[in-house]
Amino acid sequence: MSVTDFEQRRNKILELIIEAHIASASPVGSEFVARKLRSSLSPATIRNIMGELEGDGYLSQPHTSAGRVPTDRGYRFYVDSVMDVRRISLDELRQIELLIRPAEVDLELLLERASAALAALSQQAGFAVVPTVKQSRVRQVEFVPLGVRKILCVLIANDEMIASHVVEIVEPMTRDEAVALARFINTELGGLSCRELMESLERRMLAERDSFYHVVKRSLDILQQALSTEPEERFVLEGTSALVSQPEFANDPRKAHALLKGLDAEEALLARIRQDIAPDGVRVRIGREVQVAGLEACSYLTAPVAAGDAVVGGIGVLGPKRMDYPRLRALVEGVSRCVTELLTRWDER
Amino acid sequence: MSVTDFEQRRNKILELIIEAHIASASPVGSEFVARKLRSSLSPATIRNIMGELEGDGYLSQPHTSAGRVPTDRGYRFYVDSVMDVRRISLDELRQIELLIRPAEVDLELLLERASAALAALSQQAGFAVVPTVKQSRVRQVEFVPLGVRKILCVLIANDEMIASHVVEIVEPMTRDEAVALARFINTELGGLSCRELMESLERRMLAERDSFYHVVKRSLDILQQALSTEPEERFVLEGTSALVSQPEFANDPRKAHALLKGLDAEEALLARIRQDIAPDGVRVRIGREVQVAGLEACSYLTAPVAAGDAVVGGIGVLGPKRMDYPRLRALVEGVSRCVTELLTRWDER
DNA sequence: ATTAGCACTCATTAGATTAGAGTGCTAACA
DNA sequence: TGTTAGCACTCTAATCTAATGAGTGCTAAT
Repeated sequence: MSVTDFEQRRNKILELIIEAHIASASPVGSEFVARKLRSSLSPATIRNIMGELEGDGYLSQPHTSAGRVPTDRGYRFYVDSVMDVRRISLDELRQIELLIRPAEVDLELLLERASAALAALSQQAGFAVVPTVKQSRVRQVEFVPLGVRKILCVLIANDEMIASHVVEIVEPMTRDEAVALARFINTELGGLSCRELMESLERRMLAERDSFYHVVKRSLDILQQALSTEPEERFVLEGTSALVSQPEFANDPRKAHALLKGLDAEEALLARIRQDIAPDGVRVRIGREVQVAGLEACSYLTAPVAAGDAVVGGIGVLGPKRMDYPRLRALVEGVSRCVTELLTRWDER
Repeated sequence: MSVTDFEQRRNKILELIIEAHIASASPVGSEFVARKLRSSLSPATIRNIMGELEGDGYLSQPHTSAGRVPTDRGYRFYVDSVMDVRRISLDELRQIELLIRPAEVDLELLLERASAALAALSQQAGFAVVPTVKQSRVRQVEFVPLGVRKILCVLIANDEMIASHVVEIVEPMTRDEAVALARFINTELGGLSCRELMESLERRMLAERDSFYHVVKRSLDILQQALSTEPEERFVLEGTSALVSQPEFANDPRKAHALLKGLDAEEALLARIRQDIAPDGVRVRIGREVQVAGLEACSYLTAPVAAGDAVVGGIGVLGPKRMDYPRLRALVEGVSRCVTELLTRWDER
């Protein structure tokens, strides 16, 4: 037998063990693997191989007389090298479109629905990172006077992403002045993000003299106030109850409690997930890799959501380490593609 | 001893038992009550009274050799007739204002913060029922053209409640037309709620002839589209993890699971809570009174949130039946007053 | 009306026993 | 040299038993 033959056999056994553990939530023994292998190898041989796999850190034993359980490293190897990459079924894709489609008028709603769909189809938690105007290119700015000293500042990034905030102004402003001011800002936009726009205005303000200085300053003041309450991005997390109901948590109150604490601190999770949202497709974080206190027993998958070429946000699934990686990978990838397609098509109009 | 003396004694004992149970989460025995009563009565006498209380349905025994636990009826009697009504402490009030104040520019954000504050201070779940423009009086309508066939419809109920939706229109519209149309709708508003406005427009549409018919129809179409994706109201629920960590759930996976299922169906809970939001202050629903599947082991308190005289929404706390009613009653009442004051003051400007 | 005394109930806990799942090792075998 | 049957060993999980003790309800005395 050649070296690669041995390796293949090892991997096959690792795969079987991991998949059996994912299905059963309990340790897997040599006998079970032998049966699955249709007796091409005896339990004793399999025990030897399982011993090796444990030695190399892919498996571990909860206790002497138990079967084996995958380690984080085992899962990682499985995800990277062993499991087969599937595509989402057309049937599921259709279901997703049905859930998501009606919400395509509003990006936030769309991603909320997407995360709800992920939660529903995965029976675990679904999440989405939703961009806001604050970090996007603004296409149009409008001012609507509400009274003498109040105007509504409407920031339009694109048709699905709009923010409006009431701004109090010191000097009264007529309707015409408001229109003129908005027109000025609109000429300044030129494909800049909010942040860049503000910086550009600040520079101009320092450079300009006389009466025009006031126009720029006024614009800047209003924008600053309007954006002050707008968050950088929103994080949506749904279906956490399904997560807590998974056997690893339901059977162990302490683990459940740790999980809930971890989920409560959404910022920490968001910060971690943000690092994984990249144009290169689905990413997987397993167990300790998650690096969020309380979520050591969990894994998550993320995928980017793009409009055209620009990644604008992300979606994903959070579950126990013992999750169905092939299925969920396909699911997350499918939802990501589906949403991206919707956004891109919308963008092109 | 007169009849009322006996009654007072009974109530005192019921009070002691309920408060002890709230504090300890376990059944309360006669000995404990006797000690609390500073030996003015012997445990045997107390047992007799406890027997009466059980006979009348205020207490029950988990099993023969356990102490007593309050029934729903017991809690109800306690809440209605026994417990003393406190006021929130100035210290807590200050804390709440600190948490809520920065969000007063936006009603939704304000109530979100309020529910978060309730969750934090109660160590249980806090919730809020947030009104939207759809069920409110609209003060001003504005149309912002986004392109030839798209306009942004901005509905302003008041400075804290604004909704904007992109609407696709069949016939192109110039900027001037948009302004004129908005002006027309604004003259029609006159203190009507969205729903009433639509109905009034529909009536006018049927009555009008000729060119003006189109103006009305067009307005109606746009408003209908704009409002189609707007929900009637929003429901915010925070701090559910603290709720699941309460001993009654943490020690019993089945109960925890039922609770999580119940919380997942937010609509059912919202529908129930809506019935309790009335101008007459704090209301309490206990155990089975909640009438939401899965939440039989919970109670909630609600209080209205008003702007001036009009109730616009509500806030409250959801926890185990075994909750500190006097404290939470004061808390919910305090937050309700605090928010209502903010809104009213804002409204008066 | 109150209470001391007491028998009784029953959940909880600890300890002991057992069953069995799964292992690692050894020695035999292909 | 890789594979495998056999077997002793380990440790969990389940089941049982007994002891503990918290709390009750009843009775009879005050």
